[in-house]
Amino acid sequence: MNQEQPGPARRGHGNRKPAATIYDIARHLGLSPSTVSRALNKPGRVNAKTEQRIREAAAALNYRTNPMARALPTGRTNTLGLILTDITNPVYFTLVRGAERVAAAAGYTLVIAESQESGELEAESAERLLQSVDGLVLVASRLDDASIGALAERKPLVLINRVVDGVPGVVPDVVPGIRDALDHLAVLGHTSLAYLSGPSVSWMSRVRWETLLDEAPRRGMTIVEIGPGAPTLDGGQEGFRRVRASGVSAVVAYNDLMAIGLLRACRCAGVDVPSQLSIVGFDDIFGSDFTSPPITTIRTPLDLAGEEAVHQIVAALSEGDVPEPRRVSAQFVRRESTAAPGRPLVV
Amino acid sequence: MNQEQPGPARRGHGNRKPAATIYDIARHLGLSPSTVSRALNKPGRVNAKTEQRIREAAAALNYRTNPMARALPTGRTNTLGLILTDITNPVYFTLVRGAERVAAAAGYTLVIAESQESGELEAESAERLLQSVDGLVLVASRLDDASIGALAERKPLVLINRVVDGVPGVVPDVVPGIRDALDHLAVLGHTSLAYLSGPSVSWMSRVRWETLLDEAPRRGMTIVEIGPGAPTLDGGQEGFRRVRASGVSAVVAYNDLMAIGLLRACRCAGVDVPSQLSIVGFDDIFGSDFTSPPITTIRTPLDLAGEEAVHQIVAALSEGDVPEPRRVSAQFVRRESTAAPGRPLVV
DNA sequence: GCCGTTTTGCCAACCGGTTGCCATTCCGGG
DNA sequence: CCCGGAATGGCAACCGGTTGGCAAAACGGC
Repeated sequence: MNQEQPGPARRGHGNRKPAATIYDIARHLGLSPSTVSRALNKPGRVNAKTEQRIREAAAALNYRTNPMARALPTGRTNTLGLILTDITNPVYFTLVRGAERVAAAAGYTLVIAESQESGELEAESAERLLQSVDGLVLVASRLDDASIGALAERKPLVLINRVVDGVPGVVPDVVPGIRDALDHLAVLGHTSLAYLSGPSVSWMSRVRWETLLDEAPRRGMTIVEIGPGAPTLDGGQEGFRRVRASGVSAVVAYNDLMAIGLLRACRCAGVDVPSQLSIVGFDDIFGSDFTSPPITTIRTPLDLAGEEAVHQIVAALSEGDVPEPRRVSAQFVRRESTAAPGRPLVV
Repeated sequence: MNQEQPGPARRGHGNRKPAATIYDIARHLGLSPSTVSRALNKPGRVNAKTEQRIREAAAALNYRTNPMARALPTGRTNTLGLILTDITNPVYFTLVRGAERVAAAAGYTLVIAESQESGELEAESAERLLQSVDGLVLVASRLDDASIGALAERKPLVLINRVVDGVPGVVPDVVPGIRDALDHLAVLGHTSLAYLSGPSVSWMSRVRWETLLDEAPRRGMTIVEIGPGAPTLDGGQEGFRRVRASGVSAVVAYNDLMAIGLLRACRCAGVDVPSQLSIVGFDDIFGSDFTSPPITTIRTPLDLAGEEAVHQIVAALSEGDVPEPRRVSAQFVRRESTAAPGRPLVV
């Protein structure tokens, strides 16, 4: 008679049919919902024969467990959050990919959010995500140490490219890469360098600068910091005038994006790279090997960092043991944007 | 006495303090949870004075509404899903960014999943996401029409770069861009073209090919299809031998990635671009303007497509009216990988 | 046939919100 | 002073799972 299926009020919009629940299966089979739940999740808890019937009914009804309904009593969402400063920054491609793979393998869904380089937006995203997530990965966080500590107290949290006392983090060791890069520049005959620095709130930019500041003088080279600037093509381009004015023969940029931006500005201004200015980038992003000339860079293996961070969270979530963080370190990649200094830049 | 807070079992791992609930606020104020709920969500439903007290208590306890608990009775998660073939493909950067911005503006969280060019994985992701999401955006879906139709019946769904009858979709109109590109090549004097095609399951690749097949002869040019190939640098590189063997003077690649791959292969083989071979790409991805030479390409405004798709879903979710899809069309971008044909490619 | 143990399934409470409906209070008007 | 209606807050059911505890059933040994 009720060919129109008057039934209970439809959920959602339009007239879509509601998803099957364990109650549907139970009713169908004359069992209790709790039995269905156990059959599906506690292997061996119910009779094998019954379990088989339940599984078949579930398949027939195309049943999927409702993640929210499960999360409510268990407190586990099987979801991990990843917050980064800028989705469109190529540095993070491989990081996201690595994190995604490991998360998926461990049965977690990864939710990606973007803070657009703003600490405020980041705090907001973190706050929102924290509710619906089992753990959080913060990449190059712009938050202050205290805020990060507070977040870490609420849910398992791992940092990437940032170190905060008492909070687990994975950060590639830049020292080997920087040493090799400086050796390379020294051998070529460079004696005056500049560091084109990134955002002032970037912990990573400071680390790179401090390392350069430490290592350059040991090789008899002078070094100055130029910046801070936005970690983008534009940021690099904007640094050009100051680089030129500084009279240095080689520049290490905070990242490849800035290096490429600087490279462009040089080309526009008729400054030849590498004969008039050597440029070294950071990260080895997609695209840095098909600029002209290809960018010499210091590769930070962020795919590994992404994998490792998620590994740590998953481990913290399952047992609580310390899984001995794998060490990842940066690696110098020689390409063609560096050469022996020729004519001085300022004529 | 209970200075150790024996209380109910802690949720989650470690000894993190549980989040405040509306019950905490209610108890604190001697009110009912339902009053708290209404005070926070139904403006005007409770006495302004009471509402004020509740808001203050909520702030003091740092209360955040639990999204899962809310989603359960309402069926609304305030989450949108976005499934694409390959996160690391630069084409999608701006698309993701655009979608994210619109989603955030409308109060939705965007969950991004990757299908790795596999229809099976895509189906699985879609199935999993569908439970916890209010709507879904499928980018360049590898699923067959029937599966897509089935998904669309369960939740609001919008396609990007794919057309399926009865399912809303946004796909940039490539015709204007292709016409301009062909005009450009014709004026330069090219008479024989090749299309380096993408994956055979890519609807978009077929559309581009059909359009070329239609338009090239009208301009007195011959055209052949070479492929299919992977839509990656490698895919482009692998097409090189066949392009060379075909003897054409200009190639239109399925996308910029393949164009760049082909460009590299040319350089390796000592074939000069553009004097010996003209190359046109698609999409205008990050990086296509700093290759050497910069790639002439047909830009598909995927940021707009991403925005538009999310707009449509949000509209479907809020009212159900048809928001008159905004038309987005591809645009020819002339750079330096195209020139008049010089010496024939095969000597 | 009896008893103890194990297996198997169900009851009911709970997670943290939302919401229909009802009871009470408050208000002004007649 | 009485009445009707609006304003306000509470009760209880519900969303769809999970889980501790228990009772019934099955089983096995003597």
